[in-house]
Amino acid sequence: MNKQAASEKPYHHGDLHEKILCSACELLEENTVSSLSLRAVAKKVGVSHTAPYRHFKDKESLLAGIAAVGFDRLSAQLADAVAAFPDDPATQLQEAGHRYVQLALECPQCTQLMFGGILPCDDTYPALRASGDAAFDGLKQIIEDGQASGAFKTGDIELLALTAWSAIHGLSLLLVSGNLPEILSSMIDNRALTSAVTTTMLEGLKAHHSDI
Amino acid sequence: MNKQAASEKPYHHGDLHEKILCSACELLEENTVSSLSLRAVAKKVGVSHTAPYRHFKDKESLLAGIAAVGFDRLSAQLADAVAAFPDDPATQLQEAGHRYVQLALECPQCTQLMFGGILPCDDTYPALRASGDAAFDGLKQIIEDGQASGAFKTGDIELLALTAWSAIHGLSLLLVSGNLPEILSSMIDNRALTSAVTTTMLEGLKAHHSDI
DNA sequence: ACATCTATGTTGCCACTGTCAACATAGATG
DNA sequence: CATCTATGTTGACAGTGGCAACATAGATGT
Repeated sequence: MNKQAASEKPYHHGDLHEKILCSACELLEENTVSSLSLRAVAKKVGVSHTAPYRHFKDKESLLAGIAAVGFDRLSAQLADAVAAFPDDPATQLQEAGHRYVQLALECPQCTQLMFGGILPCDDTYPALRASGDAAFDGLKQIIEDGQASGAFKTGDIELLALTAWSAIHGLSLLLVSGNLPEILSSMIDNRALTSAVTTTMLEGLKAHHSDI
Repeated sequence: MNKQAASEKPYHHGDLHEKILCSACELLEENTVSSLSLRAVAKKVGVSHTAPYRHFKDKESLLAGIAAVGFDRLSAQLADAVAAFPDDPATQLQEAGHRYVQLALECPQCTQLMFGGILPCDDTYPALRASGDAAFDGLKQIIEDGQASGAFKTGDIELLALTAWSAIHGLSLLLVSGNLPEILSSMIDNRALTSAVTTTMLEGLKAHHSDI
């Protein structure tokens, strides 16, 4: 039988590629991304410290695999947000923001890995690039629908999507990195913070029919 | 004579504390923040590999010092933006956004260090904490002035400041980390991107006197 | 069935890192 | 002049990523 093209089941071990990726994800969130060691992953899986090199060229390559999974999860969250409020782009966008922030808070280290400039975003890791672009495309789609239905103001879709993304992304990273001043990080719960940001941001995105 | 309380001039070397910090800043931008090594800094300054330990408890402690400098630079930029457009909070905010992004692009690795969750943001490094809070205070002041003059909508100052900060911060980190899709990162120059984001964000912040 | 090949996993090693302990020195203090 | 303390050096340690050499087991060809 031909070996399965995509799934690449390894021979000796059950599915080392998958197990390594999985264990690495778990270990990642137990500490900082910079403190994640290939050797610790190998030990956790129960293989020698160089076994991962048969499945990942590099430590960086393993990290890229984790990050790609993260982007896929993000895309899925965006899709869910859209599905939850059909034909209501404004609410879709707000819900997407909530899920973006929530996901970031659930796996902060993975978020740092995805957006912390640790990995090259060029074509070094095509799968990573593809997953990242797919997530942005999901966001763009919301904007596009909103423009089509007249809910959002007209203008370059990429730029409007960037604006929405920036606001939510900025909030997420500020929360994850802990850079918010005490007043904000202690006083209010995160959902309220997110609502505040997305609401004001939506205000700027909406089509204002009244002349100012 | 009493030794100078704050400046802490070292004895043997000219001013090792300062020289280490300075050289570390330079080396930082030559590579990734995670690839910055204490030993490389020591070698660049021309001292033994443990000399830095007489001036910084840790590697982390040195990084905290660099980050604090970064926050101070950020505060200065905000202050300049305010000074450049007196009595015009909206333009102040836009200018502050430009400077925020520009600074991030000039020293991307320092930005990652400041906001990448590498350093603890609790009271481990009071100077760092103070510098960070000062920067946020500068931003808050702009919002406060804008509310007072009726340019911005009313509401919790902290939350409005957070919104503005999030948008600009998100854009900066997306630029620095290279996570923007090709269309955006190649097609347009960064100043245009920043303008697009700040303009829409300002739209949401402004006081709309017309009922929608 | 047998030999061979290739994908997988292991052992041992290397340079490098952060950090500690022991030692050295020089300027300040008595 | 003796001593103290702040500063700087040397040498060691464990941990890291990664390479080379070796081992093995399933697949393949005859």
